[in-house]
Amino acid sequence: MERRIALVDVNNFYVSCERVFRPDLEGRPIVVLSNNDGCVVARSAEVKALGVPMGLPWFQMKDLVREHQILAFSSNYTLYGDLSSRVMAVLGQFAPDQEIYSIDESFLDFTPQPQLDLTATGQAIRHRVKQWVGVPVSVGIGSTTTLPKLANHIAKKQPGWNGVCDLGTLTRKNIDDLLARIEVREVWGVGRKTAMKLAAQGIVTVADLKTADPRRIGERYSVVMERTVRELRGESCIDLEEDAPPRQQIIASRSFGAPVWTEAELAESLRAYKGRAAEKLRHQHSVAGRVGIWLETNRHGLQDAQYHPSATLPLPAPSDDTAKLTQAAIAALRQIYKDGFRYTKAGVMLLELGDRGVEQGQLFGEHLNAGDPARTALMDTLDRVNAKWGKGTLGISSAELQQPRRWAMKHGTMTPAYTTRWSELAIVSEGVKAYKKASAMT
DNA sequence: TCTGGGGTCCTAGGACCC
DNA sequence: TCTGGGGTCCTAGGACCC
Repeated sequence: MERRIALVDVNNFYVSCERVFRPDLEGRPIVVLSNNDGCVVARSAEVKALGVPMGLPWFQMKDLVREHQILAFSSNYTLYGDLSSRVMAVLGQFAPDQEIYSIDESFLDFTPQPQLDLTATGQAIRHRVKQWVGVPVSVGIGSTTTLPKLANHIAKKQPGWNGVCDLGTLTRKNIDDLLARIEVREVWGVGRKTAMKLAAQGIVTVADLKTADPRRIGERYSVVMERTVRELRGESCIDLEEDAPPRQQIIASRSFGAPVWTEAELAESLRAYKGRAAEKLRHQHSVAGRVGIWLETNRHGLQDAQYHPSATLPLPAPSDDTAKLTQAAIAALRQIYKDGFRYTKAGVMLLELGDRGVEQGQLFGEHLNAGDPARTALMDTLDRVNAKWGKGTLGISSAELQQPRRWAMKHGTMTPAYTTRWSELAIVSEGVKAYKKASAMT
């Protein structure tokens, strides 16, 4: 039976989230910035029209900002995460099977409902998400996992589709004509490097790639690319995953707000990052067998002496205890830290993740903290407090409370946690005030 | 100076995604 | 002066073994 897969995604997701509580921003050029207000991670249509590329460093667009009165917002992941779950919940009402693919994208599987008019359903989805959550979405439909991504692209970029494109309603020739007008770079799995290699081979449009020999492509590129070509031809190779498998690794890293020189400050940042990573670990009920850390100097400033060390250490026994994980991270830092470098970023990794409760017992030495109810209760309290009062409220080590935290992240223009804190709930009459304040910040 | 072949496992790095 | 963060998968190459 022919599959019928829809891909729904939110247009300019972070920008659209900011607009939900600031309708005065509709039609104005706005961007959302990465952590540390470093570079552009989301652009409104007005900003895209100005030719601002994704990832442009914020300081490089100051002239453009002045000239076009572009408004900028620090990223507010609490808000985006909350609106994302609301969108996903609404989408889940429309189809029996759903794969949440990213913070702003979801696949819906309509294969079990072959009679359903999917163009009409797509419009119903758009209407309901806009009305219930307040953000605009686009819908693409096709017979494999790769095709709805392209259909979605068509729905967004080519006029006349009104935000919904179902390839299932088109003739083969129709589809091929559409694909001949899309650059191969738009295909899921074709990145910058592969696109360049393909271009050298004369494969420029999606239609070119579709007509290439999958086996040859597989030999020259990879098995992944071969599957992609087959999917373009309508042969289903990539399944949807309804139950997200637990993560195989957990990372927490940050660029520093200001460069850091000392081991003590690096250790302090690693403690904070490890606390966050361990929280994620406990959230998915896993334990880690190995801990890794890395340091970075400024890769962009080549006048700086460069040093990018990393180290990983095994734990005596798999654990989810912040204190034990942190201890290993600090030991790893001791191994690689060198004096005299201007460090700009650090990160921690949790590796060799396993299910809590099924790991091998240790014959000698330490047992897992899961056997220690007091320890487990402490970790649980830690997670609850931080969930309620904000990240970093409660930590394992007093070192986290040292001041000033020069390494701490910059976020100059963050909007309130409108939906997750009573104290920051939007107040209608305050809208004008907020508007003026944000305008002044550019 | 000459210097096998095949298999497995692990790691680092690349490419990609959002 | 100021350039994000968190993931996955695949491949090549080295170490090691027989």
